[in-house]
Amino acid sequence: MARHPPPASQSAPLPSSAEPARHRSRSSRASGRVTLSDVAEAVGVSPMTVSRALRGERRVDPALVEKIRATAAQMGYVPDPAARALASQKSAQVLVLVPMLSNTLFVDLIEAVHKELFAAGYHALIGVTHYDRAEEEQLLRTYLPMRPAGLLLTGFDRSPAARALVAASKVPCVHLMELGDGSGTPSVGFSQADAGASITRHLVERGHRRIAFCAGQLDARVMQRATGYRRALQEAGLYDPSLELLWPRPTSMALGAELLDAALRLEPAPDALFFCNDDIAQGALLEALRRGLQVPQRVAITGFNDLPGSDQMVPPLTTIRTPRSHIGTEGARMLLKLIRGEPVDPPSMDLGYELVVRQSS
Amino acid sequence: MARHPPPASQSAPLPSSAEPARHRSRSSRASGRVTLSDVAEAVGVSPMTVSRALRGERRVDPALVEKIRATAAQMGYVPDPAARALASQKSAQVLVLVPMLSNTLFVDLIEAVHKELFAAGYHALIGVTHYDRAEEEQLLRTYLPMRPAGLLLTGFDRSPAARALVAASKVPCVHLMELGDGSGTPSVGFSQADAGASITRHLVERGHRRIAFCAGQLDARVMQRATGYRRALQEAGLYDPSLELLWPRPTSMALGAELLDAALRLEPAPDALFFCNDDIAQGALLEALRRGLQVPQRVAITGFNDLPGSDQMVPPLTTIRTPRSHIGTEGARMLLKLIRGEPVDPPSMDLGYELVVRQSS
DNA sequence: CTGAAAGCGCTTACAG
DNA sequence: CTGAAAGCGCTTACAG
Repeated sequence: MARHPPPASQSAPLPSSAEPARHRSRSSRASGRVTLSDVAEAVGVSPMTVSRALRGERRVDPALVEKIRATAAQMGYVPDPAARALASQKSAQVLVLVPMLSNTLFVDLIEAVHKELFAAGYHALIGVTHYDRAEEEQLLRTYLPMRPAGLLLTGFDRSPAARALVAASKVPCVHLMELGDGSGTPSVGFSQADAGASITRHLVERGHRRIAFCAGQLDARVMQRATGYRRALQEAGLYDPSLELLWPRPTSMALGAELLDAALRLEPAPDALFFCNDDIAQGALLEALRRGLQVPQRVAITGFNDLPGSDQMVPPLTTIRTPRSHIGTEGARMLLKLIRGEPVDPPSMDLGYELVVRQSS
Repeated sequence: MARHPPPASQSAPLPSSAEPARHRSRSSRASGRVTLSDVAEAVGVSPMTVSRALRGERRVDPALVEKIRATAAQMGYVPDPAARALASQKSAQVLVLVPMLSNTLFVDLIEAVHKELFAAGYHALIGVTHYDRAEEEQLLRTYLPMRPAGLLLTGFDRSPAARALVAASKVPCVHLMELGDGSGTPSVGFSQADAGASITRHLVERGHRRIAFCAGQLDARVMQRATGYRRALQEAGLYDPSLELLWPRPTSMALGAELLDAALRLEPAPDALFFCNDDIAQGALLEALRRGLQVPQRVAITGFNDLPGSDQMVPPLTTIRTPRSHIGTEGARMLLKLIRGEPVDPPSMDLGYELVVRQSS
C-alpha cells in the first residue's frame, strides 16, 4: 500500500475556482478519483481522521481539522456518495412522490422541499405517480432499495402494498397536503374538507342557493373538498345531490368548459359553481366569456388552490389559497427532524388556507 | 462463512405480492437485507454466477439462470444500487437539468425523458437551475460525484466552469431544446431562430407592418427567437429596433399584461405583438379583454410553445407548437446510445416545430 | 460456462 | 483525540 510517490500537491498552486480540480496522477486508483486515503496520506493521518474531520464530527483536533479541510479542498476531494451510502447504509437522497407536475401546485411544493433539503445536505429524488396507485407502488419498489434517508409522500391514499413497502423500509416518512387521522402519522397540510366548506359558505353568504360542485380527477383531496361542500350546504339546508358533478377525467381548462356546459344544463340551473381546482375554474370562466354569460351575475364561479393566472382572469377568480410552499418547507423540516431522530411533538401540522375573494363570486 | 443454517426458503410459501418480501433471519447481514451471497448460497452457486444471471449476461447456463431468477424473486432479493455503483463506478441515475418547472414546457420534457429512461432501467434525477448559471454549476458539483450514467442539459448556455465540470466528468451528455453549432455536440431540438422567423413571417403575411417582439426572461432561446424575428422583418423591410421590448424579468401572465401596455404606448403603435412565450401572450390577451381591445382587429397577438390554455383563450392564441415531448423521448434515446457506447450518426437531431394559426392573429 | 480473489471508497465498532 | 480492522454488497479482471 506504500506505492504512492510522496505527496507533491501541497506546494501545487491552488486550482482556479472556475475549473474543476484536476485529478491527481499520484492516486493509486484507476478511476483517477481523489479518495479519502489520498487526502489522509497527504496530511499524514489515517483515513478515519479525515473522514471524521470532513463530516464535522467532534473529537478531532481543531488545528488538524483545519489542515485536513484545506488539503482536501486543494486536492479537489469530493466524497463518493455510493461508498458512503454503502458503508453507512443510508443515502443523502430523499424520495419525494407527487401525483403530477402539470399542476403547478406540486411544482411549488417541490421547489420548497428541494430548497430546504438541499440546504441540509440532502437531495430530492422526485417521482411522479400520475394519480396511479400502481405507479406509486412501482416507484417505491424501485427507489426504496436506494435506502433514501427519508420519504415525502402526497396524502394518505395509497395501496396496501405501498403502505407495507414504506413501513417495512423503516424510512422516516412525512405525508404532505392533508392532515393525518390523528393516529400520530407525521403530516403537514391543512383540512381540505374545511377549506371546501369555507368557500361553499362564502357562496351561501353571497346569497347563492343552488351551488354546484364541479370536479375532475377525483383524487382523495378532491373528494375531501366535496365532503366540506356537502357539510356546508347541509348546514344551510341547501344540499342537493344532483348538483354534484363528479367526473373522473383529468382536469384541464377544456374540461372546465365542458363542466360549465353540463352544470348549466341542470334544471333548475345552479346559480353558483364551485370548481375543485383552479384550472377547471379558469376554463369555465373563459367558456362563460365565450358565451357572453355574466359572471358572477348570471352564475358565480369559484376555484381552489389559487394557481397562476387566477388573478388575471376576467373576472378574477375567487378561490382558496393553499399554502403549498409552506407545506413543502415545513414538511421537509419535519422529515429532517425524524431523520435525525429528534421528536416532532405535534406530528400533524395544520398550516391552514385562505379564502381569496375576487370578482367571480 | 458457513454459519448459515441450511436454506429453508425454497419450500417456504411465496409471499403474497401485496406484501413486501420478508427479510430472512438466515441472512448473515445485520441489515437484514437479502444479498447476492444469500441467493448464491440458496441456489448453491457462486455470487458471481448469480450476479451474471440476474443482469442477463451471456455465458450462463439457461437452466441455471431460470433457477436463480426464481430463487431471487422468492427470497425478495433486490440489488443494492449503492454497492453496484461503487463496484462498477457508475450509477443508474441520469442527471436532468432544466431551468424551471413552472413552465409546463419542461414538465412535458421531463415526463417524456423519465418514461424513456425508466423503461431502460435508468432513473431521472431532476435538477432545476432557475435560469441561474451559478445554480447550475452548484447542481453539477453536487450531482456529478454521484457518477450519473448520463447527463441531459437544457440548451448550450452555461458557465465555462459548468462546461469544464461536464467535460472533466466524461459523463455522456445530450443537450436539449436547441440545435448544436454543428461541431458534433449531441443535441436534440429545433431551430428556435427559424421558429421565431416563421411566426413573424406569418404576421407579415397577414398584412401587419409594425410587429413588436415582447419578451421576458431573456434566456438564450428567447434571444434566438428574437434573432429569427429580426431576420424575418429585415427580409420584409419592416424591421424597427424600437419595436423590441426585451424585459429581463421572469415571465408570468401579469408580465404579459404589462408588456401589452408598454407595447401599446409605442408611437406609432404596433399592429401585432409577438410574445416570446405563451404565458405572457395569454396575459396580454386577458389584458386586451379587460380593455375591450379587439384582437386581432386592433392588434394581433401571437405566442410561442403552445402551452395548456392557449387554445382556450378568447380569442384562441396563434402560436408555435414545440415538440418538447418528442425532444425528451429522442434526447433520452440518444443518451442511452451514448451510454452504451453506440454511435449516434447525426449527433444533432432537428425535430422541427409547427405554426398553429388560431384566431388571435 | 463458472469461480476465487481483489477491490470500489467509504463508515461502523472497537481499541487505546 | 486517533487508528487498525472489518465490512457494506456488489463487479471487474483474471483463471480455468
